[in-house]
Amino acid sequence: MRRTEDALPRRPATLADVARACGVATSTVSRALTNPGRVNPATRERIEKAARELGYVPNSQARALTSGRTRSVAVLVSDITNPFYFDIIRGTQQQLKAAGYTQLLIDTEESDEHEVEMLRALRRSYDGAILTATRLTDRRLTALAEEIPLVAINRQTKGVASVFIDTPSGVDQAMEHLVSLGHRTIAYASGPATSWPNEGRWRALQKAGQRLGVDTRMVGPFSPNRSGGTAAADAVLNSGVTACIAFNDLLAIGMLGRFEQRGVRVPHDISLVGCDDIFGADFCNPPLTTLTAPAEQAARVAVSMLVARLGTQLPGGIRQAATLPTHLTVRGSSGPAPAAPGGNTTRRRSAASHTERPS
Amino acid sequence: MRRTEDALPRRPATLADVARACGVATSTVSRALTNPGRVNPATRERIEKAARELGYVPNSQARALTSGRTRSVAVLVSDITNPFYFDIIRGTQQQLKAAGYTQLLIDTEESDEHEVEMLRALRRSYDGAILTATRLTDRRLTALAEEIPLVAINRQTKGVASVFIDTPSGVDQAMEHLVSLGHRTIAYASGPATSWPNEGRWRALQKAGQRLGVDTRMVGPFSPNRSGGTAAADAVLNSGVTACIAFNDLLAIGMLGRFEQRGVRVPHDISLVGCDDIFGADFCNPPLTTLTAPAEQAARVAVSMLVARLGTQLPGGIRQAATLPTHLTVRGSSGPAPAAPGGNTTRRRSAASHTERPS
DNA sequence: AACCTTGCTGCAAGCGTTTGCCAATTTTTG
DNA sequence: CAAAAATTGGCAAACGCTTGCAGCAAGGTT
Repeated sequence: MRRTEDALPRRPATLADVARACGVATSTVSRALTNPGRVNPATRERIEKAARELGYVPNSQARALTSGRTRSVAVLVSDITNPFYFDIIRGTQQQLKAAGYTQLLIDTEESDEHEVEMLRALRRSYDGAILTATRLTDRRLTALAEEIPLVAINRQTKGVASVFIDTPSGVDQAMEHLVSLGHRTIAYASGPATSWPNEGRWRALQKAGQRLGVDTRMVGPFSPNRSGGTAAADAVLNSGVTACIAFNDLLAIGMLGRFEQRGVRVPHDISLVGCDDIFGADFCNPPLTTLTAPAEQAARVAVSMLVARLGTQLPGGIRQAATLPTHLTVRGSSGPAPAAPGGNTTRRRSAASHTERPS
Repeated sequence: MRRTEDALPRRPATLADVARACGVATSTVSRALTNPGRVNPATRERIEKAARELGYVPNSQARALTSGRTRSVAVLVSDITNPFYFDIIRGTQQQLKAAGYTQLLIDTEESDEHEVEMLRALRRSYDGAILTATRLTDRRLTALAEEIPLVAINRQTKGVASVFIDTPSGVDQAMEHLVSLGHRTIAYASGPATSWPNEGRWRALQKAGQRLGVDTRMVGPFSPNRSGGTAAADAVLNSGVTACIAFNDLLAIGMLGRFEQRGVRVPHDISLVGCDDIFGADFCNPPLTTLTAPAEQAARVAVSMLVARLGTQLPGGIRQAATLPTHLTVRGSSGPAPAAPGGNTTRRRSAASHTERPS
């Protein structure tokens, strides 16, 4: 049995070939292969055998032409470069594959124009789309959702199915963590102004600050990558805070690099908390305290929602929304606030126990 | 001009719609839009205008059905999880987009069966494929290359276009580097036995060892990820070498973690060199000395080769091969060999002293 | 025994493009 | 100015599949 090693015939087998081999009509073959119930079990068996022997593979183009369904899903990311999306892509890939779909990966390069443009150009090539970090306005997004079955990740808009990673409530935890460490002025290193989650995080931070009675301020916006982090580090240092929550880990890791460069010790001189818990957050130096986002899971849920919708053929019918919790993962980049009037020496020691770094 | 915001007509415009609007035949419209030379400039202009106004978007399925060309390319990776591929994917994505192609991303999960299976199942959905880290035997790969236009990355096989990242010669540099630091016994932490580059790296390491008159040995194979690194670290420690070159950075980063866990100081007690220079290699602790591989560039080159071939319609005609150099990037994980001619008691001692961990 | 379900299969009409071929028209040439 | 050549545009046949409709046996019902 070395089927897969056999040379394929020059012209791949078609439905008609299989039909001819069995002495039935192409329509029967079609039904036998896709609509099991509609055909006599015996005939079906015969057809399946012939199809197998001929190495028949359905032509998805032709199938899509009539049925309108392509069994593939577009996944849009705003920047392939960002490791956050690695987890997303992994999640969508696996879940889509499990559901028998193919993934069309599209990089929108942080541009809303690109987003709709690509979505339109390939409209016939996918059945539905998953938008991660869409830059569209609510209006355009809603309009799009009426045309195209889609699920947004990290974007809640009326009428659009979504999976929301609840970082804002994680920010709450992070703030409490920092405050309990003695920090009294905390900065938020902002990501792109057009980013929807960015806004939510900043608002959550402000509110938590108010509730806990500590000073908050925003620096930025910065582009959400490591070089943005360099700028952010300088700005944060300049702002005189003792702790900072960064829009995402990539930014935070960039900041870490700059801090080291400038001789600022983390967490001794300043504490830093990231968002997302991307690849690398656990082994950078110091390991990053961060809000762990279940990105892969979010991706899977998004796919499930989309696939469910595609299956039932209800165009805009099912309007779902899922929320996934984040949790604070404390690692080495957050510690007691530098000794200040209040006096927090005791706390500093105890906190230091899980921070121990050989150096 | 708010074209993109307009609601689309219920049924997307087709060639026939455009033809009707201009009072010409669909064939003329088709030619005007795809085969510029074949049609009167005036007519063409008229057609283009109408197409624009109707928001005509060619149906790629229908187009693929007749023309056989899909303008999309399959990119196979063996494990989406591996950051090495992030650079590859980024490279292919960008270059494909520039060439007007769409990327079909496929994870083969390190299995050759999956590889051919997916390639067959989607055969009509892509024009050509880029194989990164194929697990196929030479025979099967060659056979496949006759059926399907493809370019392999990091795999040289007769009759198959390829882009080769010359890590072996980089291994040479790494060996010289280590030897110059005083290391005399050097281990290779092996990746998967079926991995082609793995073999090349090990061979290069052996040869360099011979040339430089130092002891070499292989430990492994390990699965090329961080948990594999844990096992690798233990094995390497056990082998009594003072330096190690790892199959890839992911493995190396895993080793780093284990070393820290066991209180082994890098590079004081042992030197470690990785391969690839993935995201994270520069900010792990200590930063990893590694062989920087131009992965993104390799991906771009591969795409260029493939697209060139697809363009000229010469099925298996152009057999190209490109080689890209790697270079050693020295960072913090490699240093002088521990001072200990025969035994390595110092290392053992220091290791032991650190093994006890607060829990 | 005539009639009606029910289940299975075939026929044929698309789906939206591309493309070979031919007809009509224009341009070039002798 | 006629004939040949070149240009332009249309017709219609694929491409491989899905699906509504109809035909045709069986088996079940009065």
